[in-house]
Amino acid sequence: MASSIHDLARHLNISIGTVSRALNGRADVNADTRKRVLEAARTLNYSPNQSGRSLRQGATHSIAFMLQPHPGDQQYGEPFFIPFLIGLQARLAESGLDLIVVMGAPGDYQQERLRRVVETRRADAVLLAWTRREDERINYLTQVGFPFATLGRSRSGDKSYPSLDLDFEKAGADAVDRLVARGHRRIAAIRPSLDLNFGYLFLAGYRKALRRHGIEVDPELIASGFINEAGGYEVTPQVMRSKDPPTAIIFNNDAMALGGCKALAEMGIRPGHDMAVTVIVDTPLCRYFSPALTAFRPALEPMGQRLAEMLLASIPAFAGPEGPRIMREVWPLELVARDSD
Amino acid sequence: MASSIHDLARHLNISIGTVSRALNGRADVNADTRKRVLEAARTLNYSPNQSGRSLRQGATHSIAFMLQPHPGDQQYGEPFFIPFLIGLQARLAESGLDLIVVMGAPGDYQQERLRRVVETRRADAVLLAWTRREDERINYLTQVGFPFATLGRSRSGDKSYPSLDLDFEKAGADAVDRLVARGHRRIAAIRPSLDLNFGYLFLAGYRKALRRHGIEVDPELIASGFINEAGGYEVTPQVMRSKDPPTAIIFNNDAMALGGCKALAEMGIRPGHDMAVTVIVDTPLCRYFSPALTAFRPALEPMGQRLAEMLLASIPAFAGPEGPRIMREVWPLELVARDSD
DNA sequence: CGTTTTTCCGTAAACGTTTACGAGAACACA
DNA sequence: TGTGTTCTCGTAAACGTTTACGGAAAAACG
Repeated sequence: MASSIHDLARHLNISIGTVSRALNGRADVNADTRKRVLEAARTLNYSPNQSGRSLRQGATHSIAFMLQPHPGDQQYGEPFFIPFLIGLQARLAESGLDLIVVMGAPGDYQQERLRRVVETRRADAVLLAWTRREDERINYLTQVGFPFATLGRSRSGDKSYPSLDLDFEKAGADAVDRLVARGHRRIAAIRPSLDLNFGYLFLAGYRKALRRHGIEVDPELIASGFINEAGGYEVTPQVMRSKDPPTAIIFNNDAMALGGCKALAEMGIRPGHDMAVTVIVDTPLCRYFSPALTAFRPALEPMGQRLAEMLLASIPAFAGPEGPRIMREVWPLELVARDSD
Repeated sequence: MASSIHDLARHLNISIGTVSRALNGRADVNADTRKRVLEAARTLNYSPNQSGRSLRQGATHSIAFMLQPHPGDQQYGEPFFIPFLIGLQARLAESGLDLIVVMGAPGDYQQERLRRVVETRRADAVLLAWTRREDERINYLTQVGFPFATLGRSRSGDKSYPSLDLDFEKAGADAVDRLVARGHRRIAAIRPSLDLNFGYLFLAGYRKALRRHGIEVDPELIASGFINEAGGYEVTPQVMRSKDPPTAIIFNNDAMALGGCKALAEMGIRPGHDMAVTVIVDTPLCRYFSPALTAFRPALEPMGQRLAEMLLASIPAFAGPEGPRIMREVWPLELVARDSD
């Protein structure tokens, strides 16, 4: 059905070697022959078989993004990634790479899936998200020497692989600064219970800023729960039971914030009136919720493009001859003031 | 680095043919040898090279999902697909297939991308979404004989390929029925301006139900705009300028509904009080908007699984020996009554 | 014990590329 | 004319599988 390089060769009465060289722009082929080959390729509707070239070159021309839904998080966590994926894919396409999205069942932490991708050499590199403080996936990949990059960083701060992260620490501090400036002193923080690193970073910034303002960090105002709506709903009442309840809450996640607001509503507490609410990572849900939630917004699409570049540079077959590779970048989160604080 | 079938053969002192047969569960291999091979594969950490087997078998063991963002729709259209993708991927993984998500830039209708996937044989089949009434992609794929399935259907009602769609016609009618039962007679309909087929189906159901209730279809109450928030915002005032303005609006899309509600708010019209608002396809945004929007909800994850099955059956290399293949399914949308009507 | 069947395995080709190697022809230069 | 260089191309191996084919050994059967 589909035409191969042999068809081209037969049609032009030349050898397949020459055809391949002509197609790949090598120097040792006559300008006229090249023209004829290119033309024949067009008329015969030829495109190279990926499996063939992958096998020969040992490169699949694709990268795998491990998308890992959290339990009960089928609707909320992933939209975050869409603009990111758009940027990522755009940059990869420029270099002729495809994006394979490997998506597991929610709650499946897919160490196994990752192994499969690596061992069957389905992709030339993988991209990890939801990085944890101690991330077994990172250990595995470094150990077997498979190229990868991460969206987020692990605890170690290892610079042996490219990573791009958001400055959750600064966002946490900025959120506190803003609330303090607006007169709040009792500020709660609610973050995911998993050892997702952004939760730690956020909390570190929160603590630091509080101390800077001479406000003591009250453990009763810090709570963690599942990183979904149910988690926020369940854990928000905890901080409200403090002897001296908060007048402001910073949520580390939009879904948790929505659950938290539901819990507040049931207590007759109105965000934006009786309680200041801030969310660290903005999503469309923050914008459309009522009241619209003040949140910190990442530049997702540019991040996707940037990480694609960093990833490309880490694959031997595609790495350009550039100088030192940038291994870590931390991007800012921009405050979007709305009605909830 | 990675171990090949040759390594196994050498290690066990048998031929690669036997190793392959043992691994693939063929009958003509001694039970004992098979055990040894399997064990060696485990200890040597062997997994088959995908490029190799793809090349030999002429099957890539992956399917491509063409995700096609609409202009200005980077945040709203795609989350719709996430639960669908989870279901799709789960079923594909069962059969050992990977999911390749091919995502273009917003507004890029990617006929070209599709050709590339097909011609380089990157996938064994493709899955199309956002089907249009006259869909060039469908024509192309049928013409070249490449296996595919669609989420949605085109005008022709062609049964030569598997398709799974939602019953937008019934949902449109149900929405009208409900509004009429609640006393409305002036009901507007707002749908996308593109020739996306679900827009037509919705409108057909809307019209049919209106006539059934003896209500004349007023063209002034029907408008179409870009399938995003801006489109809804722009086009909603049109129907409000009618001599006899509507008391209810049915939006074909969540993003358009959100834009429409914004426009209504600026006119001092409150959904749920001064205007009944219904949305055909429910998303988390409908739920969290204030007032929460009454909407029709699809069973996305099961749909993903089902379409994976239909797709698998259409690939020669994976089709089981089952009987007649189901080529078209239309699934219901379930009403979720909330506060906006 | 001879013949047929079954069981098991090795051999080698094939999938579609890319590329190292070498060779013939043309050309330049003395 | 002889030697060296440059252009251009064909040959063949290699990537890692799967599988058709055939053959040797073992088993079954008379």
